[in-house]
This record gives sequence, C-alpha cells and structure tokens, in this order.
Amino acid sequence: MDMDRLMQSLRIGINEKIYVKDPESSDLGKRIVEQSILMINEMGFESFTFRKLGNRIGSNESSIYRYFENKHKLLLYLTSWYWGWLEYKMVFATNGIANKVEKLKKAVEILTQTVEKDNSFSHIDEIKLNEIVINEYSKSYLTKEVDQENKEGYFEIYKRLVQRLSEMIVDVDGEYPYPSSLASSILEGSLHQYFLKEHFPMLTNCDDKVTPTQYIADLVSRTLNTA
Amino acid sequence: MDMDRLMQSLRIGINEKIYVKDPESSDLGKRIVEQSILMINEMGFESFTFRKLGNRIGSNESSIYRYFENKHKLLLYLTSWYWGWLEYKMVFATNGIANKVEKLKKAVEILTQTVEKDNSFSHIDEIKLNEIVINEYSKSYLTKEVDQENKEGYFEIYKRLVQRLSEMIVDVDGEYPYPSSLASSILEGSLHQYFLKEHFPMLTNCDDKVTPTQYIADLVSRTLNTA
DNA sequence: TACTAATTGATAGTATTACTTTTATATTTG
DNA sequence: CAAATATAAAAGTAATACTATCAATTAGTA
Repeated sequence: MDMDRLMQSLRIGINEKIYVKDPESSDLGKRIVEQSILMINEMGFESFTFRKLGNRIGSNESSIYRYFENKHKLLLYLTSWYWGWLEYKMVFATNGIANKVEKLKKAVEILTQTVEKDNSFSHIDEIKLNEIVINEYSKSYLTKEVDQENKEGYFEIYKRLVQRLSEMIVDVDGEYPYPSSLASSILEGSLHQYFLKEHFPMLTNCDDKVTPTQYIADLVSRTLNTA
Repeated sequence: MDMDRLMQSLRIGINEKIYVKDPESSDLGKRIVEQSILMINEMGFESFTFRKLGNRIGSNESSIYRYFENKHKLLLYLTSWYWGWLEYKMVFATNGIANKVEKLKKAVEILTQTVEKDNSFSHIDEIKLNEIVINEYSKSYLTKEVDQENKEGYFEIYKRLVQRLSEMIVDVDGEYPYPSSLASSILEGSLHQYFLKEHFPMLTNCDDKVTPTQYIADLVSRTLNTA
C-alpha cells in the first residue's frame, strides 16, 4: 500500500541524548538495532549483553558502546522508536476521519492491535519489537533514574502519544473527568492484556478469539458518553 | 481496632519453594525481610544486593543466601506477602456486605487505596512495601522464567486475588464479558496510576486531590451494568 | 551439665557483567 | 594522497552474583 512507501521516507525523530552516535547513520548502527531486537526477543533483556551482541554481529563490544552508552539506553531507543512508529500509524489512520467517535475508535484499534508485518523499515522487525515492548517496556521507566531521564526528554514520544489519545477522548466526551488516565490505561492495559494472554490466561478473557483490542474498545465505549 | 489483633495472629501462607529457609522462623530472617524492604525502597531493586543488605544488618552475605536463593526470589517473597496481606484485608472488609454492588465497591477501594500505617506485622513496613510493589512488581514476572515459575506456583496469591475480584464483578454484572480482564486491569491499572502520579503527572488525572481509587471506582461503575 | 546438631559468620574464590582504555587497522572524505 | 574518522582487538578494572570451606556461636536434648 501507499502508506508503506510514505513511511519509508519518514524518519522517527528520537531524542539525540539517547544515543552516542545515531545508529541510523551507518551500517554497523543498523545491524546493532536489527540484531539487538532479535536477541532481546530471544533471551530477554536481562540476559542480553553488548558482548553477546558483538559476537553475533561479528563486531566488537567496544564498537557498540560507541553507539549506545549501555543497554538501558538501547532499550529506550528501541521503545522510543516503537512508540514513534505507532504514533505515525495512528496519525495517518485517523487523519481523515471527521466523526470524533469513529476517530477515537480507529486510534484505539491501531494502538492496541497486534502488530502485523511491516516492511517499511527494512532492518526493524516490528512484530518482534512489539513483543519486546510488551515484555520489557516497563523496565525502561521503573528505575530510580526515571525523573532525571524524563527531564532529559527520553520519554517524550510516549508522552506525546498518550496526550494525543487523551485529546481524542476529550473530543468525544468533554465531561469525562479522567481523559489522561484513561489514555495511559489504554496503552499500558493493552500491553498487559497481551502479556496475560500469553502467560496467565486465567487472569484475562483475551484469547485466540477475543483480542485485547476488543476488550479495550468495549471498555472505552462503556466509559465515555458519546452524546 | 480489632482486625489489627486478628491479623497479628494470621500468617500469610507463601509458597515454600520461594524461600530456602522460612524468614519468619528466625530473628535473622525477619531482619532480612524488614531491612530489604527499606533498602529496595531507598536504592531501587537493581542497585540492591545481598552484600549491601548483609552490611546493613550486620550479617554476612552467605547467611542471607541461606534464606533466599537470590534477590529475585526475595522480591517474589515480598510481593507475595503484600498481595496476601491485601487479600486478607479485602476479605475481612467485604465479608459482611450483602449488597453485591457495595461489596465490589468496597473491594476496589481496599485494593486500590493508598496503604496506611499498619502495625499488625511489626517487622514489615506496609507503606514502603506498597511503594516497592508500585515500582518493582512488574519486574517479578516480566522475565523469561515466568512460565516455569508460574507452574511452580510462585504467583498463586496474586492470581487468587484477581480471581476473587473477578467473581465479585460477575456477581454484579453477569453479562459483562471481560470480568477477569477488568479485575487484572483494576490491580495493575491502579499501581500504574500511582506511578504516573509520582513521575509523569501529565499522563494521569490523579493528583493530591483525585486518587487512583476514584478513577478506578468510576471506571468500574461506568463499565458494569448494576441492573 | 555436656554433647550434638544447627545456625551464623568470616574469608576466599569463580565466572560473568559492564564497562574503559589503548593501540592497531581499515575506511571514508576533502 | 593525506587526514580524519570508524571499527576491531585485546587487555584491564570494579562490581555482581554467587559457591565453598571452615570456624565460631547458639540451641536443643540426653
């Protein structure tokens, strides 16, 4: 489709303080990003190390440190990229919709649905990156350094996304008193339901047939008065 | 009050596989639990080590290993204790309530409100433990070992709590299609709102005046049909 | 009280992690 | 072609997450 080509020329603007050297600026950088996604997905964030990544991409540990200070920053980079990518998808998908209710519905759908194959960014596997976000995103902000890192703007993209969603909620129901809380719950809650579906099926009603998207969409429609 | 004394004699039954030696069985064990709560709260889970804890309690690293295999297991112990404690509080508080809607309302209140001083268990600071749960609980299950550990029953208490809540939701609105998802969202969502309130105030409507409990209670009442 | 068992403490040791530093070798660019 | 820049290789450091050994206490019991 056409959006694919459009997105190929788009670059996701990530806070420059997150990396030492822009990984998009070289072949090695791209391999670091590409393979780190695969490795974190395979072995989990705690087992993943720059040494292992170096071995895998036939490069040296010290070379990777020239792109990212540490693996925490790399995780911030990957998740920022993911939220930026989702933001684009959401903005494009909802752009032409005049009806506020339909617009919000579409946004919720884009933000909570399973990620499908997307070849726009050749070296990034969005499906696996989505899995990383489900399993590891919380670890990027549940730290003692969160306030400092927030001040430095490391979570800008995510915050902007929540705010956009919050605005759409206000547009639908200006009387609803908790638009920001609902917006953050939609994103976080969706990730959580995907996790539960996989590991704690008894704690969710989502399964092969019922998606987290359906649960969240239903929750939103029950919660807001679409007068 | 009377519940305080009742709870003093109650022991929270934690899966024996979580510890090597029951920390409730000795003075050292209790100091490990007591001081680990304070330390994890102060420095965060990643910076916390058994060596540091040993120094603080004037004991040896190797002695701590006789109680817990590693700090991950200690976190599982602390969070299991917390959920077990909350479960008791919820069961007691809702026990006499005949009206299903009121009962659920009370349960949500207990499960999502800020923890207050509780002297029932002398060596455990429930307020700080609640803060640990807000900041670290996700890390206890967002691991590659989650399925194995779940099989071994390490998350039993939390699962039971979600199920109890889910049953109350069914009692209120038997037609609602996502009782388990809603129950898990109440617990997880509440923790998340507390976190946002502290670190990302723009992403929540909760603040000094509006509590996560109010947001969640409102969400539940809008979602369920209390016919 | 005296013996035994269990608990705790002290010390040291290992493998791994998370880096940093230095120096050499490619590769790119002006 | 020279100069700058990027990458690779190797080694080193401090901390972590344990494990093992053995000595010193303490507790339980005959």
